[in-house]
Amino acid sequence: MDFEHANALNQAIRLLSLRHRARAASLLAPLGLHTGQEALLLELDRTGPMIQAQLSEALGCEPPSVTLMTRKLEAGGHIRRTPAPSDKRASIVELTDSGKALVDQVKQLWCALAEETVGGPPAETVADLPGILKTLTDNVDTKRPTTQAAPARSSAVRSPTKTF
Amino acid sequence: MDFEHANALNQAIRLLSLRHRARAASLLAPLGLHTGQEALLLELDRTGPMIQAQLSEALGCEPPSVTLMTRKLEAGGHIRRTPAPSDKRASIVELTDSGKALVDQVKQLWCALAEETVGGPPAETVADLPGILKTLTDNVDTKRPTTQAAPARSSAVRSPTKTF
DNA sequence: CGACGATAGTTAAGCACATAACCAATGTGT
DNA sequence: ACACATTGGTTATGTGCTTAACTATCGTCG
Repeated sequence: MDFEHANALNQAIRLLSLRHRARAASLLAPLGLHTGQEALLLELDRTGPMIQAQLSEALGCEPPSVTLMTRKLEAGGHIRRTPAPSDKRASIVELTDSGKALVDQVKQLWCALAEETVGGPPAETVADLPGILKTLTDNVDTKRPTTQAAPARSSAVRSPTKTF
Repeated sequence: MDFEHANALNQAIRLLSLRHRARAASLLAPLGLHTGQEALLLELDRTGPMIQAQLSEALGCEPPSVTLMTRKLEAGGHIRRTPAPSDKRASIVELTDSGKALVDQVKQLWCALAEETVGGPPAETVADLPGILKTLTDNVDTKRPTTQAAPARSSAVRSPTKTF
């Protein structure tokens, strides 16, 4: 691949990162949330109470990051951290009522952001986008030992209808 | 759009951001560069000497960011900042010889990263990827007053051949 | 048992970003 | 000419994220 195309791609990814993050930040700000915290809340809502190590794995970021995020979300009253009875090292984290209420708002914002993101002309390949992006991510992910790189493309993304 | 799809998309973008950035960081580290600095050097190589405000615009980040980046790159000896003769506020920044040499290495890494990113199964839509990502970026970009949102998709991305 | 590697979590330091506030120079209008 | 908004740049502060170094607990194995 020549440098022109390579740069176009890398730059496109970089810019999308910046803009999508910035837009998310501006949407989340009214709720008193910062970017990244919403992922934690949503994951917690999706899977239920879990340990920080599991959160770290699910969110794809390192343990120190979840330490800081959980601390701030706890200070905000949106989550609660209680020591795990079976393992004195671990602390299980769960949504508070305030957090659950917040999640509902976040979900709406999240839908709005996604619609806004894929809005416009290309309604065709839009259904494949998560799969495509996931493939790129796996390609670039060094930690994951390349498990199921190929089948990932058509795994859980194929929705019955392309209309969404 | 239901929340499932929305979350799949947003999460995919978020993860791609993290991983692509992380991979870039690990590739750039041996050269003594941090993520984001390579974009500045490449832009400088592409367009020639320019003012920080122009850099800020080209890189899509805010002036304070370029202030810090330029300062560090200058400390590293890769760029040079000289006061602009026509405008006493502005300082024009340009590549040093060391910087030019570095750019060549960065270009190679950049190609490797792009190939690695799009490597694997989906060789079909790969040519459209920059355009697709740009469309998403524009959709989400708040600063740009929605100029040419629709035509952007098929503007400068259509390469004569899809093979790359 | 007791030693020892793996695991859960935290702290510290560093980077790229962002916004807000500020300074200095430019340019424009009356 | 002079006031004044605009623009280029910096500083201060704060966020998410990272890696490295550290503590405390858990399991396992000799």
